Amino acid sequence: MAEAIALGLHAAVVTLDGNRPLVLTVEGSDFQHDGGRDGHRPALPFGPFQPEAHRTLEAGLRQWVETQTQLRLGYVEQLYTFGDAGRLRDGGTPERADPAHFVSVGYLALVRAGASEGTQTTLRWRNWYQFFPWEDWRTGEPPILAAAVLPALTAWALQTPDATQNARALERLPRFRLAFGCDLKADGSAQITAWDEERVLERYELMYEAGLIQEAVDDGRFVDTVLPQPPGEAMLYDHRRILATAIARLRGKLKYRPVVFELMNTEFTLTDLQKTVETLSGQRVHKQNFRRLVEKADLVEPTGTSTAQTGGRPAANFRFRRSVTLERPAPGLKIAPAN
Amino acid sequence: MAEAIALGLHAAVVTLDGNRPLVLTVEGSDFQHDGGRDGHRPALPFGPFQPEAHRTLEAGLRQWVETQTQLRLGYVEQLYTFGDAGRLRDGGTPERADPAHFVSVGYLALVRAGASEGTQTTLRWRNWYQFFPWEDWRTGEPPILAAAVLPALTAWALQTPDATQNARALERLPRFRLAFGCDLKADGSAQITAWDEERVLERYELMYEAGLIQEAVDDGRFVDTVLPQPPGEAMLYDHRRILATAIARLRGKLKYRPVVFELMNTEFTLTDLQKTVETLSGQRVHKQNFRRLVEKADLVEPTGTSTAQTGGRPAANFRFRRSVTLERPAPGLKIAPAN
DNA sequence: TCAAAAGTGTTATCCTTACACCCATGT
DNA sequence: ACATGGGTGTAAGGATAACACTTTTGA
Repeated sequence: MAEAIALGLHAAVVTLDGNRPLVLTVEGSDFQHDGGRDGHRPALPFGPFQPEAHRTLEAGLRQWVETQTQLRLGYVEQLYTFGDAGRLRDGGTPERADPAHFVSVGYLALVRAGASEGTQTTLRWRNWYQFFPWEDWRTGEPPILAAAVLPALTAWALQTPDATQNARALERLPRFRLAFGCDLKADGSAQITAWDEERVLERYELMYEAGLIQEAVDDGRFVDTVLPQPPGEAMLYDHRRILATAIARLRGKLKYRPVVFELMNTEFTLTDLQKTVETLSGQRVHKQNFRRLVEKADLVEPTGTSTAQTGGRPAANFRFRRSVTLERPAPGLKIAPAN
Repeated sequence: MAEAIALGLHAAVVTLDGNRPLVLTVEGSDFQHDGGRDGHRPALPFGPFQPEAHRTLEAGLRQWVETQTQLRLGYVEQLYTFGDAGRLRDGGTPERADPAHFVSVGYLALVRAGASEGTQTTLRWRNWYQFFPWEDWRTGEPPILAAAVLPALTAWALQTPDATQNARALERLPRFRLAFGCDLKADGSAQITAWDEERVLERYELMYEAGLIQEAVDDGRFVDTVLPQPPGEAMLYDHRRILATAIARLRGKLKYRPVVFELMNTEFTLTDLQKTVETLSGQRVHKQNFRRLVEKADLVEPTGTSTAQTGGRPAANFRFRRSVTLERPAPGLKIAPAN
């Protein structure tokens, strides 16, 4: 009834180490058989779906990742199914099997900190902001935006696309303004006034279309283009897009589901919790109001103990109140941006 | 590298006719070759993904649906990828090809009212509440809940699952309470106090697990069970689950993206708009506040004309301000429940 | 005693909700 | 005149955001 297709299951496995959001990557693995220009790029762990062996897609994903990484996955969530793996579409290398036969299902998986001790040499925990340096606003606007990203995108958005292109091309400017929350000043420069930390995927796709992303060049969409300083490290195939989807989903979900606790230890201080939220969302949050929100939402309860590590007064320890999941619909953490 | 899999593309094509939310179904189509017990059940239009012919998954879906139905799809959104099509897992009929090789990607598609003139006899627009009678609260709590659904689910939730079942079974009661927003009274009866119209999928899956859903019986999970009055009409395979996902997604999205307008004519009154939101969300909304929200959000602008159809004062016509999509992040319609 | 981080209290502001009321038309 | 649905004003309550302030430790 239908044509044969290979279905790949890909996971963005996320954990935390202090202030660093980590994603598990596989490097130099044997499926990178093209060796050449983009050999040994970091990739997400993945494996094919095997209907004979796997009862469900999620079961297949868990099995692959757990055997490949020796990790026990906790929270797992399906993200999106991609049928148009970028590089394989337009200028794919002919020596590979017909590329369009590959469809990939992306997943987000969360594992608790401490699991981050990699044993195998091909596995590596990477700070995800190395792939998306423009997404970390914890110390203010990342300089790469004003220095490289915004000027290039402004030029691209103001270009008149030729008639052969599709309708989307006509909406370049508004899409750019929305994804990056910026206004164009009189002198033609862009200024960010309303950054929305959730639009990770829109930003990545815009930069991809504009040819700022190394993967887009590899995909043959910008022949003879050489990027002097492509923003962010490239990943294999479309894995960076899957990671962008994962970050976007996680940042969104923080606000209405208690997912952060999947990443916390059983005991933590409110500052730990706040730091975790800040690390994931890439934004500072307002301390006092954050505490109030958490406590009012009854998401946590004090354990009675306290920790005296950092310079000042010891902080009370808390634990997640598992039961809230059962009490109220959709508890989460609203994020109140600081100043 | 991987096993061959057939990927089906399924669409819940949604439109509106007055107060009826409609979904496009195919009945008596030739792929229902098993004839027997569930022959000629309504199905969602679908077709296999053909990597040779389709550039992307979404392009494949559009092509299938548009050739099958002569409809021009507007808004299209991917919902979820299912690898464990229920009936095919546990007690699937052996005469069919190995079932687990089928994976289906579900989509939500919106088409404007008026397109609803079906030409082919196998196509039929169906009120989606016939498949989910418990989801329509516009005239108060649907009687089927208290009469059939809640008692059965309460009994199921209070059952002690035997040790062979998995961990999820232990959470029956809290899952039930959360999905249906109900409390258990002293006499053991359930009372709904906090219905969340978005939890369409959770409710369906719970009812499926509890054996209230015809499809679950067909799937061989409840052998020798005969449902006297299964709530809601059954669909083919797992299509009702895909439809549940579509309704849930649409209800959620209403609140933060201007998707309703994909279903409206170019000119409409605010009451039209409100009726549409009510029809989709299955809830009455507060008139005055709805108007205020819509106007304050600058989602619409008056056309200057007015309509004098209904009994009272003529209503001003509005049109959607396309440009909001470009101005502000995530405009949508917050729904304020009435009384 | 001072720095540093934890933790509390209070107020201004905005948004939501609810209620009351007026307006324009057909019968 | 009055029924019907369209449309506006406004006040009460709650949530949020911003600010000032106190507490407890280590150096």
